[in-house]
Amino acid sequence: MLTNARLVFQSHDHDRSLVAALEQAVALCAERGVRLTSARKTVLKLLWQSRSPLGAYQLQDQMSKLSGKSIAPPTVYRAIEFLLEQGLAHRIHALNAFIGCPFPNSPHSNVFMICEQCNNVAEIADTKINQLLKDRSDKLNFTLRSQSIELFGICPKCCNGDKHE
Amino acid sequence: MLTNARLVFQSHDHDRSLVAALEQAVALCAERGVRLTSARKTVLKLLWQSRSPLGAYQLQDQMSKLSGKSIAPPTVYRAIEFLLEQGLAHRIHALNAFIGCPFPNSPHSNVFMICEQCNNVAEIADTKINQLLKDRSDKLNFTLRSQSIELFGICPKCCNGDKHE
DNA sequence: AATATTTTTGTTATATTATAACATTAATGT
DNA sequence: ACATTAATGTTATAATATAACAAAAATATT
Repeated sequence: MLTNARLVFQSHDHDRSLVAALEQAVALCAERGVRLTSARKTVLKLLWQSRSPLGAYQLQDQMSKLSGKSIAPPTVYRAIEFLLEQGLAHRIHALNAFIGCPFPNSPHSNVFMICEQCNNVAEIADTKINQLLKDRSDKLNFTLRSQSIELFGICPKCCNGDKHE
Repeated sequence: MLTNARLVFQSHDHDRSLVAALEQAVALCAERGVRLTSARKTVLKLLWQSRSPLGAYQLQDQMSKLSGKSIAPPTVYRAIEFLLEQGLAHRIHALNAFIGCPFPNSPHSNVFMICEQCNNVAEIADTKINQLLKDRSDKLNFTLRSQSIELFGICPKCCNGDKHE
């Protein structure tokens, strides 16, 4: 199981992950011959800086502040669209919000654990989950193409008050 | 595994399922001491009549036509809210749309198989999927409270052109 | 049955999320 | 340098969802 849960749900060196994520994104885009333009990079950076998913209009606000001029929604949505296409970000459907992908180059399953208290989101890439869902789909002759798995609950950090560990 | 997939992804006596579903809803609401009012019942009926999920404004249109007067969004959203609370309907987040629940009184997992071609949606209630997700959550000290699992693909009915079975 | 209370619905307005359409600018290829 | 493609800017608007308060209906209480 590949996950960033321990990272997300604990305090960690966020700036370092950010830098690493951006470097990886730059490399990936170069490899693929697609352009990680300034607007796209900014959105990715903002998504990474935030531990919790950001909505398009939150991104818009932050971009406007950063650039000093007002940014219109299409600009934001286009950047998001690009990042989603490249697997650099994910959409959390239940929140209408977006988050940077922690492992953009490994094939994975879009399983998200969303803390209802702090709104932090961790991602899991788990072969077993994928297999099971594939198995169930096969059994019903359903040709699985993509999936969105969103788990809601309380993360270990927010549980600390109740639990001893 | 409990599912309505074979039903949904095949032609079947839809009116009969509808009647049965409504009877069950009436019984459940009576049991729980909550009121399945006319507006709520209409929305449930419309959701059941449609094999594919309906958006709030589609429901609004149909309700307006049925009643002969114009229905405002809050009326629709309130009815939906009630049905969701009672587990009589589900929200498909990826589509911003709603669908009647085929087994409202059994505890289940909100796993949906959504055909990208005909838009029909089947639901699966599968212990193994639940257990696996619970297991993964436990392993990461994430207290799972609810989940939304949306699988996209092509249903057996729409595959018929390609496949022989 | 009459009144009070709670629940539901109606109504208006508006917030939030997302996209269409077309003009402009920037990057890339020839 | 020019043509072509890709990306961004700009304006308007579509689609989804909720807030706030008034009216009506259902239920409980006397």
